[in-house]
Amino acid sequence: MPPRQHRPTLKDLATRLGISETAASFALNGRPGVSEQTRERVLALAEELNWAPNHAARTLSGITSMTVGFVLTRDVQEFGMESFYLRLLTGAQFVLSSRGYALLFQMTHSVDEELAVLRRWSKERRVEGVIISDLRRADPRPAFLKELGLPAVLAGGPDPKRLLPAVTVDDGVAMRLLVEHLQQTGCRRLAYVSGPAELLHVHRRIGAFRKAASGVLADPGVVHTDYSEEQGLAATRRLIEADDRPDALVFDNEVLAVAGVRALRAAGLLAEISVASCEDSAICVALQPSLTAVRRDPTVFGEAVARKLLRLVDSPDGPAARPDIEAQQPTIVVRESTPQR
Amino acid sequence: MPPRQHRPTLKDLATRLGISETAASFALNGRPGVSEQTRERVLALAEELNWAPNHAARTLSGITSMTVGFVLTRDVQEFGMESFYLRLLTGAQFVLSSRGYALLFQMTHSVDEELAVLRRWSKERRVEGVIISDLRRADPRPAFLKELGLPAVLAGGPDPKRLLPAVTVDDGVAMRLLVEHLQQTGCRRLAYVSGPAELLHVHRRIGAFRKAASGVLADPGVVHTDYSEEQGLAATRRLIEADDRPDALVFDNEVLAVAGVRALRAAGLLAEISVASCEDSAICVALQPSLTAVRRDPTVFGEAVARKLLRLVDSPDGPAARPDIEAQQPTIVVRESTPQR
DNA sequence: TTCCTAAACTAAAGCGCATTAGTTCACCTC
DNA sequence: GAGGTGAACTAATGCGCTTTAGTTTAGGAA
Repeated sequence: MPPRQHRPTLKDLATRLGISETAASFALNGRPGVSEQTRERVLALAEELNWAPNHAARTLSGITSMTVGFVLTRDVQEFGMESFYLRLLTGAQFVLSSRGYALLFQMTHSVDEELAVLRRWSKERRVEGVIISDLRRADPRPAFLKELGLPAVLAGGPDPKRLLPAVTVDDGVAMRLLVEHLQQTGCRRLAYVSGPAELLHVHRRIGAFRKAASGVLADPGVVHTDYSEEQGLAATRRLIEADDRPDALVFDNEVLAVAGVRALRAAGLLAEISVASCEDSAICVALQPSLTAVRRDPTVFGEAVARKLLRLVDSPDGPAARPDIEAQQPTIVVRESTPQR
Repeated sequence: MPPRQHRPTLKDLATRLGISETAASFALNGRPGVSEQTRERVLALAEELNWAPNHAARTLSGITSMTVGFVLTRDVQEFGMESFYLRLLTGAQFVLSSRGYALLFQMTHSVDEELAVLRRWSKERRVEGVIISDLRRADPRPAFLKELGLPAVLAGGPDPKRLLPAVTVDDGVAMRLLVEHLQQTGCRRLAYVSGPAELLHVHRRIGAFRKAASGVLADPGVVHTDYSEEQGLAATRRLIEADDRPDALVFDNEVLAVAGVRALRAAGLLAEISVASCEDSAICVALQPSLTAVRRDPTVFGEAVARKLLRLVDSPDGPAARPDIEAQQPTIVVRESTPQR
């Protein structure tokens, strides 16, 4: 491996052209104060020498670091099953890079670790803002970020205390669509297999689900899981072994839904119980039977999050700080798993 | 949002303690030249003021930026279907952060864009090294990176010209296992539904597959796709409509395999033709029938890649530069899709 | 006492850029 | 021809840290 090249500096450019660094800097940054002729000479030489401003130097001089961060606290094990985060990341990523921003990405094992990462990034002045997700009960992150004064957007809000701006999903609509569809296909006793109770969006979805069902159907049973396959299986078994067995199961994401389908098949009840997933993905299509699912494009969601964060970074007290954005109206994709009964 | 706090600087620490910046710096960096007593006072105050070194300043003074990059060129559309990359990223991520390294992540639409990103990162001195993947025919990246003198590791090599160190997968073993298993279950005419021909690993796998089959079975037919579901469907249809219809189909990844299963089911041939995937994932388990697959944990793979890159960054000419590493021996997981015939 | 040495500490320069506060100089006005 | 003006350019400083090359001081040896 050859030694890392000596990269030309602004001084090199200036010296070779016989001008001051200032002039070169002005030329390169499109500021007035240099003649057109000089500007062109500088730009030409910069091109020739393959010059680019040293990122650290630029940042140190008070220019923005053009970097935002994304920390994700997940259990390593389950990770990679859900496609949600990769797609979120993809969407955010493309918006950011189209605006010249880089993305610093880190996963952690716990919220405490995540706090440490956020603190470090802020202290080191490494990022202009951050994306966070998966708000929990009594989550310390919003207050912490507010205290740090670090611009942040919550992917999948809202923040109950309104400390952080968020890009939200309208769970009300999603759940109404789902419940309506199940009702119309003849289901009467719903049950919901959900995620960990400490996640706020889990809470919200359950609330929305109950509300959508209320008045029309019996109050649905709700079971919590840690989003793992095992607990998905176990939860499903418990539900279908109960006395008043439900005739439709709604799963909080596709991983749980897949586990649920397995449990139903094993119990020979797949034909009798409808199944739906609150997250759509390739697996929902591939499965036999294919799964009815709520669809909201996580990529589009990620794009909205990134855009909001950039607006916030540009003007921390601007309008972006205030209202939460709703990324998109969720729709429902009806497939084989919820036949007319 | 409160204004971003004024972060204390080294100077602040030094002034408040009545010592020089140098002394403070020595104390904080564990260097000799300060008394134990002074060191402790500095550390205590740093803690109290919540001080951390400004990252840009540190980098500018020649310290490593403690950052590596990962650029990924993928078609946005297909992305998110395969879980491979997210898992790779996860593995790499955890190794990096455990060593204090941050990961700069960017996706691009084309190799040219990717080259531009790599060049920029190198010129700006933003990263100490990079991870690249998906080597293509006549891929310009290895030579380019070598010329830049930027440490790089190829995830999924080897690099045919040996310009870059790589973490490789033993496709020979994988394909031998697969072919052997198919043969033992009674299959005689294999076919392979593969990815784009310009990807080197696609090429290598096909070669390994052919070699594994040679002498034992008829030369397998090979069809290329762009990894999309549509082409997976089309390719499968073409294969099963041919005169000498294969009795086993091997798919290069799970997305193709899923499409293939759909095509087979539609043609009513699912019971007669065995199916296997060269990539394992949750979907292979969930599918009906569940899919026999080659397994190699992408997370472990990512860990190996990160470790190799860090060794390379630490000593660019050290032993890490030379031999390619084999991440792990692939195994085969036999499931329902390849029954005894 | 003098001289030497190591420990503890400091002054100052440098990293590569941006920016403020000038300085020159040609050109224009009255 | 004095005074004014704006364009083109430069010197010098700062960003926050690391590091080199000292300087000071206490303590020990001779």
